[in-house]
Amino acid sequence: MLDLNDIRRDPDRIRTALAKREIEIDFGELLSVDEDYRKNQQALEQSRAERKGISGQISQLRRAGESAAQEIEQLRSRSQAVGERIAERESRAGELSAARQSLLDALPNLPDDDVPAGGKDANQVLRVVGDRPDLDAPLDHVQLAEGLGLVDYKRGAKLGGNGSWIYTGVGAQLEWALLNYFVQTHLRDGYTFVLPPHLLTGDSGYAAGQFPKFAEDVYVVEEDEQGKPSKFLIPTSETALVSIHRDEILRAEELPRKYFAYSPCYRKEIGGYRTYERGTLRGHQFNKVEMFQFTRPEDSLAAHEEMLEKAEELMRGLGLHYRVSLLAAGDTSASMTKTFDVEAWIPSIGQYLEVSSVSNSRDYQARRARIRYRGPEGKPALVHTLNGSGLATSRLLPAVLEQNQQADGSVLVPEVLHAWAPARISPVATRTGH
RNA sequence: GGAGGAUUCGCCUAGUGGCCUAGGGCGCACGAUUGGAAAUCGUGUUGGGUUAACACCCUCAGGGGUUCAAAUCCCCUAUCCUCCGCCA
Repeated sequence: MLDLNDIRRDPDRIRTALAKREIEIDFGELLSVDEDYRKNQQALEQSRAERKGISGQISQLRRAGESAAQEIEQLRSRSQAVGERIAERESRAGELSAARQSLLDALPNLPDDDVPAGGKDANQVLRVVGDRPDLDAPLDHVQLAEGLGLVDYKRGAKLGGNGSWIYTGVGAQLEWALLNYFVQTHLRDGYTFVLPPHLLTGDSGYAAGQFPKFAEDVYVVEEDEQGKPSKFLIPTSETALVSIHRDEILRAEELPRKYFAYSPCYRKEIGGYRTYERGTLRGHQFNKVEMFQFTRPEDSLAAHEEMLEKAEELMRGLGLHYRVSLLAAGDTSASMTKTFDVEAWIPSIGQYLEVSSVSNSRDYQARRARIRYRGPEGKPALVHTLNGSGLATSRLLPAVLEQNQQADGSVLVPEVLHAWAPARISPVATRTGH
């Protein structure tokens, strides 16, 4: 949520910033609703003060004794009339504040100054790291995973339908090894390990920015009487992590708070599949380790760089060829001011695919979730929140398999995973001989 | 799923319709005292909103109701605790 005061003070500045996302916003309605709300609020508060005064007088007269009975009766009916006016203004206040809130909820975050304007096409590649593996006739990850007996796509679809798969044997080991590697690295860096609930409440969805705008992207398993989501399946650990400190005032000394979480991520992906996104590149459920920080406002830019570097370190540790992009404003998710994508090279499709997205929300999520800290003057001030995948494994496994495949059909497993997986995986048919 | 109980400031608690403008303790901050500290004493200490300001309004888990007036009475919901049932 944006700061309403900023919009009141300088709507043109906000409008210009949002234009970079290629959306045109007119604040006319918002500002006029806001003005009505405040006028009504003043009248309402005045009436409340009046009633309070009358009630106080009644209280005093009652103590004085029976003699004042008639006077009390007069005051009582006066107060009753005021009460009716209060009720009217309260219901008006409710309507106006709901209208104002829903206009405010629809506004995305302001892109940072250094974020390029425009849509996906305006994304900037910042750097390309490592060498493209030199492969003669590369197999794609589906052929590799099936040939090596790592993933069972057919039976996966039988169990969970389209967009589901089963990791089997060494495949499951490898997937878990990636997770272990990430966990180990984040623990080393002093991040706190979190395993969140997979069923989240509507409040958590609102705080992270899922609701009300992106409700159709997630699996809602329970709705309240108004048909609003009350329980939904975690679409990313970020949604859970934001809400850890929802409605809290943190002490300045305990910032930054650094967390990481593992959870499966459940997504409807209603956009549908692109034909090249076969195998485990896109599904309704995938594994991800997510990094998250709550920082003081002045520290969030440095924290953003730190988390990007951590994501890249994981990629380098795996020996993968990847690139880093700065997303254009239109491609940056609504809650974020700036996002870096780390994209792994997938040889079979000749493209780089996102395996990590590292974003700074600044105070946008914190304002929705009312996450504050004791600022310099001891007054509560909003924290900044940042999140970044570290990393999404289900999409990484294809990169690992394809980039490390050998001429004999085997795959060399990166050394950092050897504690939990074999160093080389050979095709099922030939494995019996060794 | 059933039956009871609970939810008041960072923590513990007082409070059964109007001197509650919510009291006390702990903790915390500042000050006094001290060579310095402990102890002691004093002062302050929930958030939020409207307003140029003075000031006012809201906030006792959340929502609704009764009343001139609600932390207090009634209803609904959430969460936690205890017991019963079921269960990995």
